[in-house]
Amino acid sequence: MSHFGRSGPPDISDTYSLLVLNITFRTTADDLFPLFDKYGKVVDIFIPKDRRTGDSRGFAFVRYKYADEASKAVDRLDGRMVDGREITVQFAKYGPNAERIHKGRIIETSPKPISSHKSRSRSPRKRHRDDYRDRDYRRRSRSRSYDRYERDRYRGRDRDYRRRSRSRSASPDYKSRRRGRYDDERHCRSPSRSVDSRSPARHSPSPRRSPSPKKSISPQRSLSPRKSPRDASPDNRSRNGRSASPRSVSPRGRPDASRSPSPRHSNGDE
DNA sequence: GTTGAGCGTT
Repeated sequence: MSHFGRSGPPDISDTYSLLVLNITFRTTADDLFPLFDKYGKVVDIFIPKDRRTGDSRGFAFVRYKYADEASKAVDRLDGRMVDGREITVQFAKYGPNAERIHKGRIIETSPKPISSHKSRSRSPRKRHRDDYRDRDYRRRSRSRSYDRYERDRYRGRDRDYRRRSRSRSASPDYKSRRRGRYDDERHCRSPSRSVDSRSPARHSPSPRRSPSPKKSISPQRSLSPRKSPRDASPDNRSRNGRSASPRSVSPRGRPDASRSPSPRHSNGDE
């Protein structure tokens, strides 16, 4: 359909990339081309697609030949209704042409012309982005959905990387967070755990791995809840007279503490 | 059939 991106990234040396957000998931490059081409010379349009589903991710990159045209497109197309949705057009920041960007501040991709008109395009967008407190809930909501299948295939590394990048800009403590994430990942990939998980998988059932220590108590009351009262605590019943659950009933004592340290005893006995 | 923060490919 779209002749864009048929041979990968063309010549980005003299192009200015615009990031188009909030586009519909069915909007294609061909749909954006006429729109953006009206305001300048569009050399390429790229819409990142999902690796798994191959569907659009909801944003696109439009490359202009000249910065002034790009800025004009930003000013004119930002907030434009496309396919029933208001798109967001802004200069790309983390793209392959980041070499032109200096610490988040665009050098060449952001000439003076837009400096004056930029306010207009940024105002509406900012209001929708920063003022929305539901962002957290929305983000998490989607995160869960993504994790669902990402964990099955990609471990969600790609998404994490991008999310962290954004956080880094706002928070210099990214180091702390990054370390935490790293630690978490490492912990998850712990060899001991991996081996442990795999070992019992084909070697023997897993129900024995974790409940090992608890097993002492579990089988005892689970296997023979009736046998215990009359076999293990005849004295208790005698003392209470008519206790329905001698082991469970403890008015003042601490049966839990007493039973805890002596699970092996019962087990060994049995 | 769905979703809605965000920054990209041969």
